[in-house]
Amino acid sequence: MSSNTWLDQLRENGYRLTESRRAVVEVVATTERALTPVEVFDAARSRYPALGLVTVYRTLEKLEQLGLVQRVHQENGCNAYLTHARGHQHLIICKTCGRAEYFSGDDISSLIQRVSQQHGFTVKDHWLQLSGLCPDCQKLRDEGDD
Amino acid sequence: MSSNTWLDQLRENGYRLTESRRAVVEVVATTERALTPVEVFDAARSRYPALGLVTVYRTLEKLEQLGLVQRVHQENGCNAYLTHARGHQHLIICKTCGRAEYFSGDDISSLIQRVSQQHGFTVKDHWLQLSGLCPDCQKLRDEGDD
DNA sequence: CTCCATGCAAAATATTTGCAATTCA
DNA sequence: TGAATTGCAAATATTTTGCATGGAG
Repeated sequence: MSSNTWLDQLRENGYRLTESRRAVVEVVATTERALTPVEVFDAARSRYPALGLVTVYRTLEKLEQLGLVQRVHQENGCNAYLTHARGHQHLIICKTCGRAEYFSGDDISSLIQRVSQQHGFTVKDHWLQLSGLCPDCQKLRDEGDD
Repeated sequence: MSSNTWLDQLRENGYRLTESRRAVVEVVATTERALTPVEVFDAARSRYPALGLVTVYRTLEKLEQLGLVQRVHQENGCNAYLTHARGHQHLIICKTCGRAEYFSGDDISSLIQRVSQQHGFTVKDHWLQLSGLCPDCQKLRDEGDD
């Protein structure tokens, strides 16, 4: 969907548009869950078989610098990448299928203010992530295991 | 400080108290910032030079299972371990020196409820972490760099 | 004395770097 | 054409495993 926007962003920042980059961008931009470099590699090779894993790493690095993807930290590790939300948003991730969605409008400013005062810290950033079951996985669970 | 409690916990769970484990426990239990396995290794070797890095990994694994330490996820990675707070608490970490403190009393239940309804997710866990400058590092910054 | 635990070495992973060949602009 | 980019291979970095020895209980 937003693949073209991403490609524009790359071009505008002086990067060349190669088949490798197109393949990586298409995979990450159209997947709604966080993917590890190897997962991106596997998925993108079906579109461009000559792709190398190294290029996936390098492309993800650039996309992260441009703010198009972000690293997602989970219990299993923190090496998965996901489309970055526009503006200040937070993540909710499904524990079963990994599906991720963003939400905004966090009203935790009062909490931050309280903690700042109590601990004497100057708070610069905050990071909030929810996890649970997405609608589909709830349904599967309710209907019993298949 | 709580080193002894930790050692008790280990013993009560059927683990033997060895010099290696004492050294690792003492380092992690008395450090107020998150440490990587290698950092623990280096610090603990000054107390017990025969220590091996592998044992650090294995000990941290057990401490994590017992809920005595927790992994801390930061921008640089998620392989640092910190004393686990009792009960449900959240972290605030200093961006400069890495010092970490826990805070509790998060009143984000209304937020969680709202997001649950809007996205249809059943929220099971949440993870909130603040970062900024601790009092000491603010002071240093205010007084100019030394 | 009996196992659990250790440390070494080596294996298995994960990520980064050097470099000649390729390809976009 | 010229410089950016690629993919391979190899170098690092990180974590795990196999196994003989050592030490706690």
